[in-house]
Amino acid sequence: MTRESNRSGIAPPSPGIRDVSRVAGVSITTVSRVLNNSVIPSEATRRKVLEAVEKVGYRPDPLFSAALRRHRSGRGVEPVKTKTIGFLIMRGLQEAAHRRHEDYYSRVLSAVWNVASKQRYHVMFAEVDAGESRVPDLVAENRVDGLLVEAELSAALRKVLVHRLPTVFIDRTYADLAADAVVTDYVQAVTDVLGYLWQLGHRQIALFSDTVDRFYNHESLEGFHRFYESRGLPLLCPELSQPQDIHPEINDQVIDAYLTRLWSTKPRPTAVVAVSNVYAEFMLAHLAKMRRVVPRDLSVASLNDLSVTDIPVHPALTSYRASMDRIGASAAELLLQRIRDPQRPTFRLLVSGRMIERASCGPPPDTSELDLP
Amino acid sequence: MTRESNRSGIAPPSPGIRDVSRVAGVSITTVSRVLNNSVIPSEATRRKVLEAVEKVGYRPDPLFSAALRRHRSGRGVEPVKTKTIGFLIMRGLQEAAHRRHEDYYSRVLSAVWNVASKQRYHVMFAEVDAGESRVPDLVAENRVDGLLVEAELSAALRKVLVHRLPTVFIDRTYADLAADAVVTDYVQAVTDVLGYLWQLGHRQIALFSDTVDRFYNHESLEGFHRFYESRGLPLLCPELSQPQDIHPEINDQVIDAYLTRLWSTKPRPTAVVAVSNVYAEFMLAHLAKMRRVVPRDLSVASLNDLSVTDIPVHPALTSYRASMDRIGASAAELLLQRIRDPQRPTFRLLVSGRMIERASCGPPPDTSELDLP
DNA sequence: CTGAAAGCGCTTACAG
DNA sequence: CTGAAAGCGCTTACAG
Repeated sequence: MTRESNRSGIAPPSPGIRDVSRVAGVSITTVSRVLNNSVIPSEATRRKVLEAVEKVGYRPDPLFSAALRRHRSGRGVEPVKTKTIGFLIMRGLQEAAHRRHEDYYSRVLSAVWNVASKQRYHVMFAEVDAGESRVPDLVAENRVDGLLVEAELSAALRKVLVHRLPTVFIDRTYADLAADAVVTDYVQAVTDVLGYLWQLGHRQIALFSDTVDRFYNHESLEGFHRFYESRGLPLLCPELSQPQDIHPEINDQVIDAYLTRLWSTKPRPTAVVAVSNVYAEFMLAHLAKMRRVVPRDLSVASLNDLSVTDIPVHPALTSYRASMDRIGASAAELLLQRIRDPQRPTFRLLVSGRMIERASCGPPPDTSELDLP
Repeated sequence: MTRESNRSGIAPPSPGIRDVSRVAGVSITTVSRVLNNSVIPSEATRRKVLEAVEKVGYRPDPLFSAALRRHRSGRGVEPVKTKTIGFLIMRGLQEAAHRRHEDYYSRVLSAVWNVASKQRYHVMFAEVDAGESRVPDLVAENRVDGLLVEAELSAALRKVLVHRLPTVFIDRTYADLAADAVVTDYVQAVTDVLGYLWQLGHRQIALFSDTVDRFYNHESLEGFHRFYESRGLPLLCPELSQPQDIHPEINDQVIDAYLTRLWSTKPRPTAVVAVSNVYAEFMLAHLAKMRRVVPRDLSVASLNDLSVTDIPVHPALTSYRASMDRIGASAAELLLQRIRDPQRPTFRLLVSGRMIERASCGPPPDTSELDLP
């Protein structure tokens, strides 16, 4: 049926646009146009072509099309795509996950695949190092139409990527970059976790956030304040809920000082909520050193269940976990939308999840010690 | 520097083979040849070209090359590739992993990426349904040079894929198919698990395998017999270590009958090793119903830690787990080798792992009951 | 060993 | 609205 009809039986040549044009009785130009909607063809022609496509089982060779359009597309005409999106994951994040036998990153990827494949997109997978500044191969080689980024790239690279390709960031947003993002809903997270602690009897609760200009700090603080306001209560220990000046190198000292301060506050908080698991885990380690028993002496919770430290955690941390399936699916949707319409305004999509009750929270230590309002 | 030199500042056209040829002072034909090794060029030319490539920062457009070569490659000349491999994972397997928060499949993928990216290969990810018989899009569209298959495809599809593309199967081999495979070393697995049980004091150990013509049955049986032979002992309860006629629909009855038989055997086995976690988990469920306590009354172990059932497992199963990193890395190596040399003989690579000691094994119940040789 | 030329499958000015 | 023709970047017979 196609060209020379295969005598060998090996690698049957797939039908080309030429086969379609022959069967449809139109020029290959017309076939191409029907398939790409560049010029609107007559309804009759369109039908003829589509029928022929069906009949010969034609699938355009996306590699050729993509390569061609990339170089020749004039303004106005939307360039054809590789029909592939890239999923960039940070090596550190993922190795940490593996160390802990965590599956979240494969869940995100799986959700991405489900959405992408339904729209006949392919998914390319790549790992990048934290702080990466080189353009990843799949971008340099124009292999993808868009990018899902679950990695902390260098500021320069971020800018290059966003400029060059539709890009959706997962679990991170950047004030200086107009790009889509899918992030955990930290307002929801802090609200749920505080509600849980409240119900256990806690009234004096501190929020441990940091001074980095990241959405999770702002949002959890906002949720924190809202929570207390909605209950008509003043913040009981506002200085302990101020963002802390902390970076990886000084985690130890800052947490140490913080807990010492906490313990000398009167009335002292009976629970601490840390914006990230990393901080919460450092706290558990320090509390163990201080011979404090969690949750008997202090309840500890975290707003982000994604752990990246090597610290052995005991007791298991009660925390909030965004739905990985929804994060992956939403990110993919957002990206495919943007590929279709690069002009649409950027979105930031908040995904909520659920609290995971583990062992690090319990009733407050001693009700008599508390200044109940 | 390239063509019209970009006035717009947007989307700087990347240098082409033409730029390289101009800088090197050779024809584009020669550049192409140096880059693809199709005809061996003179050392001087080669150097000139390579320098020019470096200088202009040329990267061949892999989409074009791949598409071209696919259709024109004559015999003898190795066709250029998309420089992409596909990773096919079975949806069921992966959903089961997610249900259990298992990370093994992301580990395999990660290892695949590490190997592939070092050789500048891309990785495409796709999920397929169990028993899938449609050619996956990434193959139909010629997006990949080779395939890693961690999925149970229909026999027909398997054949098509192996015929069409270099393919490496992960954790499965097929007698009727000359294809590379990376599988768990079941001889090693059974040897390690038996050694562990032996050391706990068990002498009467039964192996639960099935009659399906799969390598894991043959190998674990072989390892099992070797183990007893090497200790100069006869098999003590050979009928219980015969492959069992079992399929998913009758799991319940067969396991039930098996355990009843086991319990009436004299001297009765004090430990059972199941070739798969599925069987072992069914056993735990049945033993619970029979009011038998594991491991007090019977020790249970499994040779494959990858679980796909929904059965709540108690106590946690002691089992053998192949190294996912090594499986992924080896599979990728094997695939890239085969892409380079499609003629090389097929390999079956056995990957060992380690025993994971959990709670389902303990000392044998009552030493006086045992007929120690 | 090297180059000029044809051509891969497809898209897109250009001219009806 | 449609087609003949040029051309995308590259590879590969073909002819030196």
